[in-house]
Amino acid sequence: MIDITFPDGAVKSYEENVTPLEVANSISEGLARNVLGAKVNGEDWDATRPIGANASIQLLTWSDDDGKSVMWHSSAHLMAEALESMFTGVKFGIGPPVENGFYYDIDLGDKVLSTDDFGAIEKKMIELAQQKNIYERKEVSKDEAIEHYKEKGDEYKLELLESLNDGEITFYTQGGFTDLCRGPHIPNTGFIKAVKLLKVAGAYWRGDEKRKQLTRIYGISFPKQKELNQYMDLLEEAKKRDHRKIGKEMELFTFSQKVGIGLPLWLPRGTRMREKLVNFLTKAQVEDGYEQVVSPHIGHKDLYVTSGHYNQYGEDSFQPIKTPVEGEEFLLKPMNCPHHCEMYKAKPKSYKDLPVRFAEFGTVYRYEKSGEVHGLTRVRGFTQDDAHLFCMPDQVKEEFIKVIDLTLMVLGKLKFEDFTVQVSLRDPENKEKYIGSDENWDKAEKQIIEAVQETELTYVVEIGEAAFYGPKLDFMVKDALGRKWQLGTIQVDYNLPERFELEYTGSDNQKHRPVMIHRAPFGSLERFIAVLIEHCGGNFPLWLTPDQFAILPISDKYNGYAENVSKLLNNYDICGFVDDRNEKTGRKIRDAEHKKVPFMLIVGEQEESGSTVSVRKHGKGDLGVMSVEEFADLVEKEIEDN
RNA sequence: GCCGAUGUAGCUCAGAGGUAGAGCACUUCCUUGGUAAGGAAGAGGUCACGGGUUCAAUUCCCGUCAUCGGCUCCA
Repeated sequence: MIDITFPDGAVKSYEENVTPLEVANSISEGLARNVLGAKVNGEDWDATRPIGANASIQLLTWSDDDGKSVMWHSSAHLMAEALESMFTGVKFGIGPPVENGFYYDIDLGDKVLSTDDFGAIEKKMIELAQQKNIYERKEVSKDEAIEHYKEKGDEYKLELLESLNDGEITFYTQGGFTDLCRGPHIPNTGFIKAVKLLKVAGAYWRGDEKRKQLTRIYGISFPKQKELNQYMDLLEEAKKRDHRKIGKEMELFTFSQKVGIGLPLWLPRGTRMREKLVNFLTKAQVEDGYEQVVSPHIGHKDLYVTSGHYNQYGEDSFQPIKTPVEGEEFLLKPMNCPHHCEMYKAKPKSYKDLPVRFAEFGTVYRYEKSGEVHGLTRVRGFTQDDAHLFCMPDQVKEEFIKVIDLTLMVLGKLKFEDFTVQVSLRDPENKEKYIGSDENWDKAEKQIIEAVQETELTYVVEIGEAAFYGPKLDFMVKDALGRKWQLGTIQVDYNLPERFELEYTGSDNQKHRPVMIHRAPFGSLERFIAVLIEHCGGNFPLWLTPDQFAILPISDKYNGYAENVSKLLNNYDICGFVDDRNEKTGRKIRDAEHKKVPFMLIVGEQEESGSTVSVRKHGKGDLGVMSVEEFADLVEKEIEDN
């Protein structure tokens, strides 16, 4: 007999070699039906794998993220089985579970797979699932494994085997398909009741651009058909929130092939929003001791050679433009920091001047490869809410924390509650990707970690994600479709001050080198607004929305009064428009509702004679009649409550 | 840049080897109205662009460009 300890601390005795599935069965039949896998002493474990000694156990079901992963991992195997039975000579790369489903990278030879094939593959998968084949685990020696894949001619699996040690290699077989796999897997394929293949895409083998591109098939599976239906509805909803769609509908921005890809054109309504965001942040920054500066859109190539940006990115970037007579080379500004460094040098600095905080809404241009541009989130020309803080080494932490606070304030103001904080460090294995000394890097990384720990934010550390000149603290937010985007960023940099030979005179009358903090709470206005649109589905906070009201005259007799009300409201700094179309009120309301205008002001005979407006709120309905002043108060109050 | 899909009116989309379609939006006229679509008429197209096959191509083939989904990259 062995003792099994449950997560709540309870201990029960079982026969030796009991399986998690049997353990579940001893608790309830219902639980046994739902057990997908387990963790035994924290180790991933098949539901059907025997437990040989005393152990702690955690049973995984569909309600656990880990349980879903087991399900999806097994579904990837099922898809592989289906593919192998449908296409001859398929070779397999890797097939892991992901956040929402699974994928498998496969080499189909000359066969080209398209979404048209999905139906047949799904059908085959369900057919195989209904056979309720068990996932059989088998430990194999490295030689056996190599032999197996040599025979099969699958060079991808052979390559994967190279990095595995003898004694830790397992095969899993379900039905007629065997895969090199660590596991764990669901008890049998019958647990997979609903399958949907979602997309097909090229994916480089091992993520290496220089290696062969495999076909990646993404899919998702569920233990119930109903859950799949719900998921598909969710995807539909997400599509409706897509910032590209809403941006078009609400006339915020547009793109033109003639202007060039990845170069957003901000329409009047979008520009109004941008300006409100800019004013909001500028005000907060002035309070925090920042000074606004302006630099031009091009800069001498030498500037970026000095900073290291040219060496790092010049080759893959927009190429230099030359002066016609002298042939001097200039670059479209890809970064604001070198300019700000030169501004710092405009006048000798004393320690009494520090920190110096230069802020600029600087528009920068970067060459993004054609397949990479994406709506407003990935563009070739964008405006950073950039600032550079030049401070003494012992001021770094305090300044850094102040910037974190500012960033959190910005995210809070826009109701971003679901973001992750990432400390991006240098990859010590790949030092050639970075500039500067180990000593400087160690200092900078230590300071970032200390600062973020002091704020008690929970954060993840990502090795190799640092900028080439310094480590970063990044704020990541998800878009409607679950894609993660970096918004705000704060970076500590010892290297550019060195390269630009920045100095200040200390109290000891000696020259010292300042430390730079690069930071952008929005990241870029473009990306920030994109994610914001998706975050609120176009229902912007009242202070930010481009049109706060629509005045809807009952008939054209009241257009004049409507105009007067509009002007009056403008005096209160409330903006909107008059819908003076020759349409009935119902129609005007409907259109204003669709445009997501927060307030509709209906004016007719009664309102004109009483100098009032009839207020209707978007999504809520009639709020009744009130004076223009009362309405203005209402708007102001709602903005304050934000 | 790479893999796959797509490209028809301002928008959303239908269509077929032989005269280009709908709804919405737009313009004009009628209607002057009270909380989610009033009526009529009109205008709007080199069917992304360039080649090829064909008596005939918007439709079939090739190339280019752009968009979409991924990969890679993202100072």
